[in-house]
Amino acid sequence: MMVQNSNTPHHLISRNCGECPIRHRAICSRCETDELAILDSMKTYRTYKKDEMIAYAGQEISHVGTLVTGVASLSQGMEDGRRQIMGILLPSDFVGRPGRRVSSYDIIASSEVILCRFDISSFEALLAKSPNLGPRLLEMAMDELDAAREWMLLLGRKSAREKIATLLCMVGTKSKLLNPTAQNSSLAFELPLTREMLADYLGLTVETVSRQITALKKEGIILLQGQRHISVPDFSRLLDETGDDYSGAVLS
Amino acid sequence: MMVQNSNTPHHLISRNCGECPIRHRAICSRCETDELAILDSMKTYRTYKKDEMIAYAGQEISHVGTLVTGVASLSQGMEDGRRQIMGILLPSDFVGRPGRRVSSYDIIASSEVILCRFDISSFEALLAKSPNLGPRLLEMAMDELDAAREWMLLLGRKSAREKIATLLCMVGTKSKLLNPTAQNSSLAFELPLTREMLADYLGLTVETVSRQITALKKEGIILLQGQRHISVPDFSRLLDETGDDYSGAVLS
DNA sequence: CGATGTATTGAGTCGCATCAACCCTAGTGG
DNA sequence: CCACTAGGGTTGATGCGACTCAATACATCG
Repeated sequence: MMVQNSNTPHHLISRNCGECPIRHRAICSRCETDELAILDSMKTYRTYKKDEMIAYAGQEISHVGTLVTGVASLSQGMEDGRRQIMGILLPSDFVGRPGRRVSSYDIIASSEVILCRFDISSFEALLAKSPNLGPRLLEMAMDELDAAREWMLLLGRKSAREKIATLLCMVGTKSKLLNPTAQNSSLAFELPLTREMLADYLGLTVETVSRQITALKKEGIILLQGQRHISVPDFSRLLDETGDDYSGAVLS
Repeated sequence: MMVQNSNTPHHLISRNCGECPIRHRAICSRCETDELAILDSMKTYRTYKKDEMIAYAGQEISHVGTLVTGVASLSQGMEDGRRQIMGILLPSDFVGRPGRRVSSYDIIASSEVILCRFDISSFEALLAKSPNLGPRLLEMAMDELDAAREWMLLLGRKSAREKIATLLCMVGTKSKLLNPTAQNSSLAFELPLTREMLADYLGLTVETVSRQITALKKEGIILLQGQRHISVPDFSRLLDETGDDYSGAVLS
């Protein structure tokens, strides 16, 4: 109810949900026009600068929402400085957990980030009534759960080299899905993470990350230009280094 | 519709949902009597022997359901034998993922297990209509997601000793919640896992697990009688070994 | 009582962390 | 315009923690 969106203060972005670039992948992907109008009236955009904290582990949060642009990370730290990244948030990913007011982890903007936010109480109320929001949220949560568990295998059982290779495969595959530049079996992409983030994501140190990457380079499995742009001449060689069993791989 | 439960073949258990021991914690915890009747008519019980496979990674599954008694593990293996346990399933935990017909991991009964099963298509259909099932499933999925992410910190960043201490704290705390034998700050419990399972859960080898446990024993932080029963004279000393920051601990 | 699986203990090795130096690039201010 | 600085990245030397391999104890069961 209440589509009183005519005059909301929008210092940053004024965007109609119908024109939203991530409309079809986010939490709202299954909402019809009427529900979309409600969401539209509830949402506020907020921008976070690079390295700004979006949420602190153990602290109250007032909003949930969808990441529209940029990259953020979920992580948790120990007092002595050790840190583990539990997940990377990309555009269309959902931030926050309905039903819990306290964030379980630190959420940090890795780049400038725009969040499409909803007051948590209002969102919970809508969630209880909407037939489209809940199922989509469940689906997204289960996808994240699968991803988290796959990462547990990597963290617990893979060697440093396998960890790096696995990450490069994942990022490469995803980038190929987005920009299908039809070159066969080879591909190239940007790695939008610092060595420190890589290390915290993979459960390694920056030094080890650096060494493994140069090792892969020396063996010709990957090529670097600059230190972020990576190209892979033969993807199957990289796959061989992941330790995974890709007998029935699902790739074009 | 269709409460034709009068004469179903039930070789193993014939139980009314209303008398189910895990009724209030499982997926069905919020269902009213009418929905419960539907579930009742859909369910079939099945028993799995210790070490029997409940599902294989990458294989089709025909049912989802709730674990009623026993313990099972979610795990994934690599060809060379390395294995990582991603989760432990206890009574009331949900098995399987609506919306996906292929299991992402191996599910193995660690003890004799009784599963309350639903045909996956029927369950999905009910899920789409029921107002109580979806939200509960979402809640349980998000709890699992939190648990998985907490475990990622352990796997990626903790030392062997910290891993062992953390696990003992978790099991101890949980057992104290179930059997509140009001002895102060000390507690005792059974560890229902072999050293191999501990190792696969913690991302270690059996030898390392064994060494760390004996080390904790020699230092008097834990006491063993037999090799499964563990008692902890001073819980805070064990907590100190976890590496976690329990400044604001939530314990009696 | 052997037999088989589970747990402990020891010796040796290796992978990754640690500590430390150095390189490279980008940004800043004189 | 260039020297200075700071942060990210690479490389090297060394040490330690966990893995590996192997032997031995313990437990459970037929």
